[in-house]
Amino acid sequence: MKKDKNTSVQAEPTKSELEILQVLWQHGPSTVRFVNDKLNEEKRAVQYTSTLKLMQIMVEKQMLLRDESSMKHVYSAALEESKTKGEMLDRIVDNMFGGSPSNLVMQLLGNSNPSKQEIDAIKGILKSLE
Amino acid sequence: MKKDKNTSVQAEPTKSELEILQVLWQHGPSTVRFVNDKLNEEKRAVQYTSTLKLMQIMVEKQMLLRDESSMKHVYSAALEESKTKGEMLDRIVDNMFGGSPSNLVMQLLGNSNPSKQEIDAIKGILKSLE
DNA sequence: TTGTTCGTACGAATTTTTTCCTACCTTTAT
DNA sequence: ATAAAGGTAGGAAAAAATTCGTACGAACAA
Repeated sequence: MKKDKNTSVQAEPTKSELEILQVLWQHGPSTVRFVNDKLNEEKRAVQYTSTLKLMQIMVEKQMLLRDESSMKHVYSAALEESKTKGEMLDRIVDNMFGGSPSNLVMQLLGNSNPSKQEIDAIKGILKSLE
Repeated sequence: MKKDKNTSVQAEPTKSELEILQVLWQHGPSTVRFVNDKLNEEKRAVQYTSTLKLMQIMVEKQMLLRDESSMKHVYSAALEESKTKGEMLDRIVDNMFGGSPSNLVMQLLGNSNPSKQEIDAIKGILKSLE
């Protein structure tokens, strides 16, 4: 039996899909050409049609929206950056840190030793939560 | 041209590999039977030989160590939990949060609203870093 | 007009990850 | 002794993710 791919449920973006999302979040709605150039500049060599194909698939998955009104289709991320990243972090917390965000933070701060600025920035975040 | 798989470089664990690592970190050196049972209890249905195969592959990748002295081989994680998770978090910070740990923390705390206890725990971590 | 460039669509190949069947050996219970 | 249960090894299939070739239409420059 075939698996029902989708019906509007947000699947975890794959690594490559995430790269594309990052470009769109950072630069806003873009053409395939633009995204592909950015990937090649910032990430790795990849053919235009590969990027095109993946972005088309992402439209099918409703991960991206596509404006077809002009010949050069314009793509944009269907979900906002913070929502997607928040969900990804939640999964990570659940899967790797026993559901406890502070465990993640402990690992994060214990491992890489963060600069004074980083520490102060985090303190600021905490203050704003009180 | 074939890609050179490995030569001792630690590759990113896949999702399934991570599940196995978690069991080994949590329970210490274990047999395939034990790991497979835990996966079925805590995660999802999976055949014994599937788990076996994956753990064998992980030995090849040097992700796991195997004690073959008794018939029931005993497997253990080759890297400690904190090291592996630290590396994974570093990658996440680089790929998704522009290299800034505090950006991750901001996303983490802004999104899920953490309990007072969580917040205090994190404050404690920060204090210990001063 | 004509050819070069740039776009999309589509099929398919490739690579990576995951799953499991089959064979066969050892241990254990009857 | 023999069957049943439980172990490893290995090949292969299946599924998921990634890559790209080819076809073909539209835009544009010569």
